[in-house]
Order: sequence, then structure tokens, then C-alpha cells
Amino acid sequence: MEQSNLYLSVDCVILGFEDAQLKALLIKRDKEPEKDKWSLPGAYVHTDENIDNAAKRILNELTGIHDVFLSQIGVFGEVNRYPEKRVVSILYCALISPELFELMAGSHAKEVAWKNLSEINVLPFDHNKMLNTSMQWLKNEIWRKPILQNLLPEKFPLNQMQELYQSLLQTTIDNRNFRKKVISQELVERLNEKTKGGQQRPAYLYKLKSPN
Amino acid sequence: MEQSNLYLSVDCVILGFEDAQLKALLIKRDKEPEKDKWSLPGAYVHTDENIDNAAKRILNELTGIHDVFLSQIGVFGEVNRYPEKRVVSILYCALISPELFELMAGSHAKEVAWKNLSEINVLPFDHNKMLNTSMQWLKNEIWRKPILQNLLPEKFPLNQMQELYQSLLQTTIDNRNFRKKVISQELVERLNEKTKGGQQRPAYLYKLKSPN
DNA sequence: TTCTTTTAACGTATTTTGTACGTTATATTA
DNA sequence: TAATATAACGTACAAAATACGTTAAAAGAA
Repeated sequence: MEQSNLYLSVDCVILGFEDAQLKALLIKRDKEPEKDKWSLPGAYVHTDENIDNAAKRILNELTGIHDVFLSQIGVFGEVNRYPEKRVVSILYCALISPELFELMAGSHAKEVAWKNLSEINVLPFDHNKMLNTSMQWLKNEIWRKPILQNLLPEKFPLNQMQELYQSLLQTTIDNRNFRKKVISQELVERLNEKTKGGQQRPAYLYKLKSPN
Repeated sequence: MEQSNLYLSVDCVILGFEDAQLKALLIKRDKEPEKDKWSLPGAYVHTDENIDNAAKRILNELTGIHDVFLSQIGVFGEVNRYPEKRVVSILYCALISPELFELMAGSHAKEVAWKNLSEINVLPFDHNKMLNTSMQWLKNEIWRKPILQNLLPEKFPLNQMQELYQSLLQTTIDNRNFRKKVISQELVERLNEKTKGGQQRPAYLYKLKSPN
């Protein structure tokens, strides 16, 4: 046999947007190596398990998050990326709205928490590289519909959506051009409802248009 | 241990363009399963081997091709994609000009040959899916420079390049617009040479501009 | 030598897409 | 009802993509 002793894992970069801040979901590891360090949620793929399903399972077991749209975005297979064993990892990414999900640490996660991207420093293994790859991927894919699914609440005003895009892309966007774009590309649909309780003119609410 | 007995392989879709035809490089398998069938070149990744390097090594061992720019384009990990064992495969793709490379079957390849895409029917395992994924990837990536590196001869007339694009994209392209595009995007550079021996007006030769 | 055939080379007008930019409208609170 | 805060919107300009027909240079035939 040409090959053996190789392990396959999945790691997840789950990005969340809340209070105009971009956050990533991390777990505090409850096992070696790097025990007690914060890292991306990840675990081994079972031998009889489809990789996409493994990603969903692992994310759910570690963090309690379920039913999110996970995109496979890369393979991380450097020989020494993980100590002791050769572990090749498939990276998945999702963008979600933290307020829509309840966190529950499980399996080898001692804790789960959202961390502001700006506060995240050194992560174990090649997890920083994974985070960077995810951010890059996101900038390329952000105008496609399915990615937004779990990111915004069901109904939202356009300026909230615009702030989200600005955070993700790290730029400012002209509000008129932003409106034109999301409407012409049929990303959103205006509802007959407005925001309430603000201290100023209310805004129309929108919802994501389902992809055709 | 949560997982074991999982294998990692690499498969390669090598596309070539010759005589205005798009071709794929296949090997005749010299081992089970699917012995004597034509399939994509592929083999196991070694435990102590970087995946990109594995792709280069495997391609070279099976087909004799070396020094090509291989792009990683996907992970194929369905549980039953391969009989008997769980093998997850990483797919690599390259586009090359057949005339620039000499083929030499080796390792578990009994033969190597270019096959017109139109002649390729059922391939073993999920190799048809891999081929489709490659074609799709290619349509998205075709305007980026490095992909063309080994596809055209060193010097070529623009109409040859246009035919190539038309084959790959399966459309017709207006020749004036095509010229405008490749020049404005600085993909090519005109040489002070013309084609010879044709039975009509000679064409200027171009070369690929090296990426900055 | 000139005429015919074949393919190369090229420019302009139009449409579509993206960008820049300032004013008016509608709610709340004082 | 006046002041404040934010939502909503349209137009002019630039850049990119598309559609389209004519002239130019060689080879081969008459």
C-alpha cells in the first residue's frame, strides 16, 4: 500500500455580524494538542461519512449551530500543519447572524464564543491562514445570494445590509449605488413594513429574495 | 481514534488543445479496480508529502508530463466514489499544448493518450464528474493569465488563440472584440514576426505577456 | 501581370455597468 | 410647530462590453 496513516479533518470558519462588528466563532479546546487554546471548530471526518455532512455534524457537535449553509472553500494539507500526525483538513465557511443561533459547547469544545476579528491574534496550527483564506473567499463571493442566507435577520432595513457589506469588504459604499445594486441584482425585495421605535424617519424593511 | 482507514488521492484533468480540438489526457489503468479501462491519471498521496507536490509527482510518474501549472480545483469525497476503500480525492487541473510535451506511460499506467473530449464517454469512478467540474472551473478562470502558460505554443497568431477560447467556452467570439480584450488586458504581446507558408495573408505572431 | 481567392487587420457607434455626488421627505422629541 | 436625525432617491459621467462591415496582404490561377 502506497499510503496509510493519513487523517482527514474538517475545520469551520463561521463568521458572524453583530453590532456592526465582524466576529468569528471559536472554541476552547478540551483536548491535546493545544488544550485550552481558542481555535477554529474542527474534527475528524468519519470513514463512512460524506465530507459535507461531516462538516455539518462537527459544527453542530462542537458549537450547537445547525442548518447553516456551509461552503467548502479549500484544502489545507501541508505536511506539518498538525503535530504528530498527518492531518489534511478541508475548510468550510459560513456567514451567520449570531443572534439567530444559540451556542452550546460540546464534544472536545470546553467553551464556544464569538470573538471580534480585531481581537483574534495567534490561533493554533494553520488556523490563522484558514481565517485569512476565508476572508479572501468572502470578498469574492459576497455578492452571490446563498451566502447571505443566515446573516441577516428575516426582515431588515437596507442600511443594515449596507453596513454589513461595508464591514465585510472593509470599504465605504455610496448608499444610492448600494441600493441600485442590490435591487437591480434582485438580491432583496421590499416589504410593506417599516422599522418602528427609532428616533427618526422609519426605514422600509426588506427581505432576501429567494434564488430562482 | 475517531477515524482511520481513509485514503487520500489526487486526480488530474489535463486538457490540451490541438487541431482546433479540445482533448483530455487519459491513462489506461494497469491495476485493479477498473483494470484496462481509460481513466484520469491519479494516485495516492504519500503520508509525508505535500498535496501540490503529490499532484506533480503523480502526473509525472503516470504520463511523463512535468513542469506544468496545476491548479487545485476541488475535493471529491463521496463515501462510495471508489470501491472497497474510502478514498477522498483532490482534483487538479491544467491546460497544456499537447505538442509541447512528450508522453511516457509509467507506474500503473499501461498507456497514456490524448482523447478528444467528444469521444470520451463513461469513465470509471466519479471521473466524469471531475471532468465536468474542470470544464466549469475553466470557463470561470480562463481569462486569468497563468492558466494559459502551457496551452499555446510560444509564438502564435491571434486567431489560433481565439479558436482556443471558442473551443473552451463553446461560443463564438467577435474577432475585433477578442483582439481588443486580449490586448487591453495585456494578455499578449505582438512580435515582429509573421506566419509563413500559409496560402493567404500572413498573420502577426504573438506571445503571452508574462504576469507582472 | 493582373485577377481571384483567402484570411488578417482594424474603428466606430451603442448598450450596459459602475461611479460620483446633493437634495428632499418623514418620522421623533423638545 | 420647530429642530433634529436619518431614509429615500435621480442624474450626469466614465468605463467596459457588445455589435457590426470594410480594407489589406499574401498565394495561386489565368
